[in-house]
Amino acid sequence: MDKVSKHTLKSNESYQRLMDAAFKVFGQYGYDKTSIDLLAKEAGYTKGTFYLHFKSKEDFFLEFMDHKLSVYKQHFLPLLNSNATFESIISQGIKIFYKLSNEDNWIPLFFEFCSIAVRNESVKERMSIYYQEWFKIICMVLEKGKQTNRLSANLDLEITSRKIVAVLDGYNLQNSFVSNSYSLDQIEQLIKQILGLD
Amino acid sequence: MDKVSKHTLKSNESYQRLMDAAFKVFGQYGYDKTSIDLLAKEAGYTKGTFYLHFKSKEDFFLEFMDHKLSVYKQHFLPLLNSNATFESIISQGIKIFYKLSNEDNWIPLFFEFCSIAVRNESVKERMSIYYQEWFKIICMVLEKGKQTNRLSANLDLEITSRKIVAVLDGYNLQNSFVSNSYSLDQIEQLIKQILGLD
Amino acid sequence: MDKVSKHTLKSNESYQRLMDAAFKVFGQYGYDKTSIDLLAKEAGYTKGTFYLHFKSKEDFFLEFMDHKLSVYKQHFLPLLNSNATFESIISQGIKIFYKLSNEDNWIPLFFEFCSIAVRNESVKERMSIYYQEWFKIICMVLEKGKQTNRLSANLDLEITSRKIVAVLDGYNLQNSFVSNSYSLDQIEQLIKQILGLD
Amino acid sequence: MDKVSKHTLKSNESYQRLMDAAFKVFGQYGYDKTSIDLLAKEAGYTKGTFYLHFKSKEDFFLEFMDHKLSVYKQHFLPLLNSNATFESIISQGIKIFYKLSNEDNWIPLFFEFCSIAVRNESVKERMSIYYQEWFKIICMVLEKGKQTNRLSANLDLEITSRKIVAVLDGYNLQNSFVSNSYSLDQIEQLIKQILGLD
DNA sequence: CATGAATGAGAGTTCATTCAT
DNA sequence: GATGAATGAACTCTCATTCAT
Repeated sequence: MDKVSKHTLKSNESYQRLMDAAFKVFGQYGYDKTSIDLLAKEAGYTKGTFYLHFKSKEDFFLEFMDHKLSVYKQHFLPLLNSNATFESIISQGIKIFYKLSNEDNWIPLFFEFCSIAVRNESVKERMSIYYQEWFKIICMVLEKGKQTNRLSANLDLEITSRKIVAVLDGYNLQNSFVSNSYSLDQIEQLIKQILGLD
Repeated sequence: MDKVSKHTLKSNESYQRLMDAAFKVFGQYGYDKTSIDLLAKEAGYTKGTFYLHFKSKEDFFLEFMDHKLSVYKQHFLPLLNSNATFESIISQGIKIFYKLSNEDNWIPLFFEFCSIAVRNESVKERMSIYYQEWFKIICMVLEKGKQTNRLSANLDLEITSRKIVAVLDGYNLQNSFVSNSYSLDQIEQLIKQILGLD
Repeated sequence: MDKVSKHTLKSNESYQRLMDAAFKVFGQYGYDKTSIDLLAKEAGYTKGTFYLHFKSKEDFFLEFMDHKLSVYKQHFLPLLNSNATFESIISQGIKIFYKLSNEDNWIPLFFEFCSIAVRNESVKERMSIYYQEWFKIICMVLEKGKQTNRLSANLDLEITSRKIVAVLDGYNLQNSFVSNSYSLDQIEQLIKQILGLD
Repeated sequence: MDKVSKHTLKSNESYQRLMDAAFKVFGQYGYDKTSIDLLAKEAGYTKGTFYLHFKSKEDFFLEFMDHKLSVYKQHFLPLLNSNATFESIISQGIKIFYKLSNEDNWIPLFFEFCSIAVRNESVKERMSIYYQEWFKIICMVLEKGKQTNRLSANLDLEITSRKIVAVLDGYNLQNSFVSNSYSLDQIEQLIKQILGLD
């Protein structure tokens, strides 16, 4: 049983504590400037323990990234089974996105993911898969809109979902550098315009 | 050709070649993974030459970033004096953006800027200034649209410019990971929708 | 033998070996010309081990200097409890000083301490403290001379101790450059003259 | 005509300016921590000029040391032809010594000389010669004391001169670290005691 | 005479990784 | 499972020295 498979269970405490520590330190200092020493100490262990569980720093980062993006995605799954009106589901989704985005360390971490993904083919693929899943969830939500006649039957959901993601990502990026760049309302207004709900 | 100018010429050349090399190596490997050794070698010099011109790696990066963002911005300035129709100015702008974005190394470099800016207050400020200038240029273009009655007089140009930037950045980000994520036409269509030109 | 003690033993050994190596290499090459690489190699380790124990070269030097001066001082402490005659205690003290001074590397090392102390306020303070302790020990010895009526009750011990230290340091310095500059007898004679024992 | 011989004349301005700068920067930062860049700049030149005149940093330092020690010595030569009383010549000499010792940078520089001399045979020889000259001057002064019956005819002048130098050097060293360690009066008193003038 | 662009060896320091305990 | 001593490669940065101008 190799190291990696041990963690496919994702059950033991050290795994969780290292993941939590990673969120903090990778977010705060970035991948390169975070030493294993610091990461382990933050988790309450020492360097040695880290290598007991993970093959290398890179290996760990990839696993951490998968974990993080997967957890991120899960926050939106309840929307798929919601009984609320279409408009309120949309609002709800934007609110969740807004809240997650403003969580400490998330945006810096996301840039870190981007920075690394853009230079590493295999990481890029993971990001691509993540985006595809993202589009899919939005498509499923939008489908509800069509079914309830809130959206035009002609709307290309695939394209529309990509537009929505672009807008959300774009606002997020902008907000990282320009303070008070946007409000929840503005995002909501723009997305509704895109959906033809205005 | 006197002594001074020969020395100055040489100095200017090494400065410029280091800047050019930076675009390549920072884009390719990222800030942390790029060593001064590599950067200098890429420019055809040795480490020592680098430190003849710049105080430190960080110092250099900031200067390089300023330089790069300033050059980037300049590509859009001709739009301000264009005599073309409003719609074609918009198309033209998007085309320029699209072309620059697809230049090798630009997107990775931009993520690098983001990654560093988000953790460094002084870099963040530079990014903020850059974004402000960006908004301003777009506002000036949109103003033309108002003057020629192509845009509604009620349109809040400040907010609209931010929306446009968000959309462009967002599509750029998406396109870095999802291949064939969008076409020029799609961006143009979305921006025209935002402007109420559809 | 439990885990902790084995680790601790190893750690103590490398610490001690680095200190010992420092006596040799700092004495031989001086502070600036001694590289951490050389120091570590002399101790039988590599650079990394050095940084396991010490924060920086400067930090290490200060710790080493404290250590060395403290050990130096300890050689004289037995004099304080000696039952020998006052004159023989004085002779004994000078002999110890002479022996320590002729130990390989000590004088060069002492100049190194001086060189650095004179330019660094915090090192200077340590040197000052060291001299004060030095004066004190001599005062305590001289006090015995007063109690046994070998020294005049009028003698200012504080000032006299400083004179003795000056003479010893001065001869040491001279002896570093002028071969056969002085003999033990000459120092002893001068100090006895200062004490009014002649 | 080689580089060195140019300067045997010791006439040109650059020579003097570099010597003056050296006194300041070597005194302030020490040999190793003083860069040629800084030295030249302090003298009002650039690196290149330095190498126009001197073969290497070490070469320059030795020449500077010779120069400095020679100038130092010259301050005492007037004593040899003085018509004052023996006691006042002694006082005068100590005063000159005291004044020179308290000149900014001199003591640190002297330690630098010691530090380097003790590790370099040829520099050591220069120091030895300097000390010999030093002893000689003092001997010549003391001879006057004998001729005027102020000193015992039995006094071994050679040994006495060495004692005096030891006392002066020793007090100087002490004074570098222990503030208010000694006064002119104390030195004078001790030296007079050594001479049997008390 | 004087400059300063360029070099390259070498410095102090960090850190991912290994492994005996 | 957990530790921490040890390594060595790689990094940023400095500086004595050279030489074309």
